[in-house]
Amino acid sequence: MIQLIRGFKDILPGETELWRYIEETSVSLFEDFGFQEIRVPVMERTELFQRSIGEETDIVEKEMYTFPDRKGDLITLRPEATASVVRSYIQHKMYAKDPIRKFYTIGPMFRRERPQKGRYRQFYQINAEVFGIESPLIDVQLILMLVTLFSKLLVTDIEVHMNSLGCPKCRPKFQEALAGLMLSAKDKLCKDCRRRSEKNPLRVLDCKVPSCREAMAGAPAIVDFLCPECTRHFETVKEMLEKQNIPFVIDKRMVRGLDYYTRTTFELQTGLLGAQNAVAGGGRYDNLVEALGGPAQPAIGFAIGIDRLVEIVALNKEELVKKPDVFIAALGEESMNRAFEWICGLNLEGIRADMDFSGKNLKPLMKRADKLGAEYVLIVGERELEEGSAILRNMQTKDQAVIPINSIVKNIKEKIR
RNA sequence: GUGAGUGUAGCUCAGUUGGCAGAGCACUAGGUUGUGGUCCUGGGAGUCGAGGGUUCAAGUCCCUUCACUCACCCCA
Repeated sequence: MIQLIRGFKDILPGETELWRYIEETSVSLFEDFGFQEIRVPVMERTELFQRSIGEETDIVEKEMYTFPDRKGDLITLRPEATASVVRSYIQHKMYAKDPIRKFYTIGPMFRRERPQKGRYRQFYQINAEVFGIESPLIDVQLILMLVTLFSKLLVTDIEVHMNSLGCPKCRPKFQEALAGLMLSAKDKLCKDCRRRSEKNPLRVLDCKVPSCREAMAGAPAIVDFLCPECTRHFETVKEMLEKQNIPFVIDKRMVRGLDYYTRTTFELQTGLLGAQNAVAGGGRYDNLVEALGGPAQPAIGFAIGIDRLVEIVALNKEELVKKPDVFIAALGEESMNRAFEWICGLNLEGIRADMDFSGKNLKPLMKRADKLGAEYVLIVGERELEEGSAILRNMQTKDQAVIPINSIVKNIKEKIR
């Protein structure tokens, strides 16, 4: 038997209903907030991700599906969506007509990690990205949109974590202070952190090895090194979040795994998913558009992990599988032929009608109707055909009514709606 | 990449010191010849993850390998 690739999965009937419910709820909310859909490819030139996410990140270093195509060009299955959206914004010179753009996009991402609860090699994200707005108010609006979505989906066990990573102006001073501390505590750091301390010092703050946490316990927080502009930006974000009654916690240690983030970063965390507690995350990336060859335009965005969100929503969501309105239990060949015409007519009228095609007796037909969860069963056999009537049974109340066979589609439609 | 646990029927799982491959649910047929959910009786269903080894004999012991799960790591 050929099995699917490790870390990949089929999303089966019975599950897809919930996926679509979440996607449709998101899309409709995002459009209320003025976002438009954009669709970008699942593959890009490898260079795009190296330059945006950062060479020293785990994603680029060891998680990307990168391979040469038949001509030898290095291409990568996207590990995230933002880089492509930015590329598209630049490539189509969207900033020329209107630099202010709000996009959302839904699709699969690929990272070759060891699979775990809430972590797959192909996973799905809903992204929202805003270009051209520097105001902290847009940060707040984005978080408000995210929190609203979660509350619409009845997800309550969620915490908003906030941090600010500053800008190229304030970051050097912070890194200097950090470097001093790391130098003096060098022998306490794990080997990963020793490497990180040189290449990507911010990541050391995020290490979970106890000895590193201890060594870095007195580490300066980047929020204490912010330049006046970044401070004002972050203060406004916090004030406005409070005004909007959005509870949040400041997480000075939160460093995102992608290098392009600046200023505001945030993460939605839950305790319901085991070790993978981040259901959504995002932040500003004010320098990325320019870094990828576009004009200097500020930007901010977030990504929601749909797989993880599905798991949480499934915990308290009732069945979404659609059940037949009516099941026709037809006995004998002639009845089945008539029944077939009827279900086709009913389907065209928007009624969920079904039947059995194998010529079973009434009892197994009733069993099948019950299994499908049909609200009504229409019983028709030779006897009924002769009398020009059929029996419509309400499966819950067990009431049975005799209805005439001519214009039965119309009759059923009236009865059950 | 590292560690731990688990692979037996469609599903959930038993399987003793190595000795005929099992149960419940589901499916199916009947009890009730035209009425579902409960009950009773029968039936079908398996490469015991795969490959190799030890043995008269392996689901059981040994080796290899694959997959799944969880954790580390990282992130959504």
